Amino acid sequence: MFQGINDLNLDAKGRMSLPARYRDSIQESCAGSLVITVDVDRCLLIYPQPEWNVIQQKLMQLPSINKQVRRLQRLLLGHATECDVDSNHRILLPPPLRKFASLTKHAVLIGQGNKFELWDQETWEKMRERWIKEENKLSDISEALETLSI
Amino acid sequence: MFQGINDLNLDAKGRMSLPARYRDSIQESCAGSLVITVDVDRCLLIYPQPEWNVIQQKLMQLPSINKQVRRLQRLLLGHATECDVDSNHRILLPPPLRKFASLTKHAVLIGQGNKFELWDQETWEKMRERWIKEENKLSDISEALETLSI
DNA sequence: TCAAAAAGTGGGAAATTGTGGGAAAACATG
DNA sequence: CATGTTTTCCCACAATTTCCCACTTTTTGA
Repeated sequence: MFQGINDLNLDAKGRMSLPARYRDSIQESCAGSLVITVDVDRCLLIYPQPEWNVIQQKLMQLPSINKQVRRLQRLLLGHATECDVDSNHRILLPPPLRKFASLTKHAVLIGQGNKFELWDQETWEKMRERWIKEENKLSDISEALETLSI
Repeated sequence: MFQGINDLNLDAKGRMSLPARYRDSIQESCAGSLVITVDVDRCLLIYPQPEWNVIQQKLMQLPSINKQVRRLQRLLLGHATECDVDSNHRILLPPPLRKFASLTKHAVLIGQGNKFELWDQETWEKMRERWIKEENKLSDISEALETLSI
């Protein structure tokens, strides 16, 4: 179960050092084998391989003649790239994924339960502001949240 | 099981070098014998021969009196071309297929489970932008995706 | 407060991969 | 059948990637 927010830097080769506090749990859950893909909000999703396999199975069982399904398969499956943690606890982010999420140097890694999200820092801060504003404007709550108590 | 995105270049002869990470699995699944055909979204589909045979069977069993079926058969069966991987891990893309997908130099290869999709880079990026926008606008989700959690 | 350990960072060399092009073979044409 | 053109196959070089070492900075604990 991953949670928490981490500011971090990519180096000139596009490598990202994994925060120390997740290392043991990543090692345990996937022996350093991660799968990175994209999200429609323009961040990257980082799954331990076994977690990703579940999602992959679900995606591939869907009928690919359906346009919306096809789109999702192209985005998620189409970008999913296996990345192994190296001997210095780093992962190399593939150039096409880095480009997609506008990742250059300053980044934010967010624990999200079974996965991480990786954002370009500037993008993250803008989006967070926007969500907060919108949340405060909304008068009615979506059905899915009606019974939530936090 | 193919997944992931790869930026690549076609050379002046229309050859495409297969990304190293797929080589073993291609060798294993079809001994370098691939079948390329077209997709209605103006990209090419690349199947390992045995995978293609399954699709071909399915297509041929459909009732060809149906117009939509007939159209699909003409597109898929009609363009299907066998291409072998050469000693340098490249495949030569037949000129008519290259032309169909507007492939010149910069291309994108996308793993899609049992097959690959090959896109002209510019086309791919435009389409991806469009899909993301639509994905963010959609308020209602198709039934097939309702229970999907990623 | 200081020393030791851990974490973060940079970079170089070897190995792998990508690319261009030329020679031989196959094909087409007059 | 001879000649010119296209296609195939293979070699060699260029570029990239991977792997690993070493240094700097930060954290930990006595």
